[in-house]
Amino acid sequence: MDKSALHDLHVLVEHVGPLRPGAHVFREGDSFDAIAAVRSGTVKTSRVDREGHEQILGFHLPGEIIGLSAIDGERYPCSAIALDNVQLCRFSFPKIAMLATRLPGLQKQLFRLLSRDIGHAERLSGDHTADERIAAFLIEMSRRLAARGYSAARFQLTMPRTDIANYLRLAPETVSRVLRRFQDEGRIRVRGREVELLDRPALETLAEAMLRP
Amino acid sequence: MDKSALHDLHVLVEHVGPLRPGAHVFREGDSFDAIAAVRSGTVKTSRVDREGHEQILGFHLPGEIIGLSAIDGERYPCSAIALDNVQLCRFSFPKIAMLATRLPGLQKQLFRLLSRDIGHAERLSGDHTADERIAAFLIEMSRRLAARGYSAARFQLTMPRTDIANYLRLAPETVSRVLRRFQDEGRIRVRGREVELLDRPALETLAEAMLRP
DNA sequence: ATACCTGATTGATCTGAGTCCATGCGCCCA
DNA sequence: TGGGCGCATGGACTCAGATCAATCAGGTAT
Repeated sequence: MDKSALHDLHVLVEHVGPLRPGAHVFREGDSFDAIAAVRSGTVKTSRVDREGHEQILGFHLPGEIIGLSAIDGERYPCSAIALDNVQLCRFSFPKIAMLATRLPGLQKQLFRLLSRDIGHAERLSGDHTADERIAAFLIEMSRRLAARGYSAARFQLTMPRTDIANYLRLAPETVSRVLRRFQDEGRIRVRGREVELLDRPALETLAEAMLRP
Repeated sequence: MDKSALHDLHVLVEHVGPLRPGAHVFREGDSFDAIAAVRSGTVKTSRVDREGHEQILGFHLPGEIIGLSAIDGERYPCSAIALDNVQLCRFSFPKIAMLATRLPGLQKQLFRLLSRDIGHAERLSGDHTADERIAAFLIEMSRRLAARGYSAARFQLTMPRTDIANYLRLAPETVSRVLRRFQDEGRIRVRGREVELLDRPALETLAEAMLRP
């Protein structure tokens, strides 16, 4: 992107935070006006169904964009909640869309981000075993963290087990048991929220069924 | 949209078809160059996993757009296959994206379509009972058909039971059994591929959990 | 220190839906 | 007009994962 483009983008950015764990970035039903890029920390997006059960849709690491699924419709279809200390950049959507008409590169990037999220959402919809889901979760976290410069083999899960379970559509007990078994089988090492991947190839193989697209 | 916009759009449209049942609109892995709007008939999109099992991602009725999930990446992540006689309009994506920089209304529409697909893909990912899934499927078909001017209460399923089952991540037998029970309970009437919704409110209630967003 | 609370783990039991198999029903084509 | 093939239905059994019910950390306030 050229100089003036970066300048334009810089002008419409609004820095937000730091947010405390549990703080809302936006709430389900809020009127939609902006997307946001995570700068530091982790954000979860979730919806509350009719019976009051939370449904976690995703976890968002630094560098990732939240709020895209709200473009269609006046309101955010989900809430975004900080899992730890979070800082982010807020972009007015009307403004960034307008800018995108002048910057084909930016438009293309937005299309790609949206398209990528479709593929991502489709992943969880397959019918996969608990082992596959958890292996895929670990591998995906590892890849995304590695892409941000963190260690791919050893990292910290910033969310509680219940959130992982909810996100993967499993019972917390199942997550616990599978992680335990993976450890007994020498594939990983877990200590609370700290995870180390010991047999990446084995995990990749399991995860393949889910992650492939 | 203004006159010249429509003209520009008209120029880059390419009419395709009629396609026979089973014919491919595009194949998983084909290099991505165009999106398409269904003009008549039904198209299913599906992926084949490592073990060779088909995974159906969606059914697309007249007026709906296919190929959006391919924007991110060089290739289509799924195949699109005609279920009956299908006609469609093909739009070169580079061209329509370029046009969108000149037509903010078109850009906005594309953003909305992409965003909507994210929400749609998220639906199937929830953990729902077979009853909820099938009720949601029937209600959603009814709504989409009604939006195209067809009857909301009585319609033809254009896909075999196996495809419905695959799409909903259920066994074909389960689909069969649930449809049978819904009929016994007086909620629907089924004769082969013909369906009539008799107790819409009951189905809506069941479907709510899935469809709500 | 000690009590307490929240989240994680573990074990025992239950169940919805998958699997396997047999049968039924159209529908097409020879 | 009858045989065959794909799709649909129904019954019996099985199993992965949910649910129920105790513990078990590991922090935090007292």
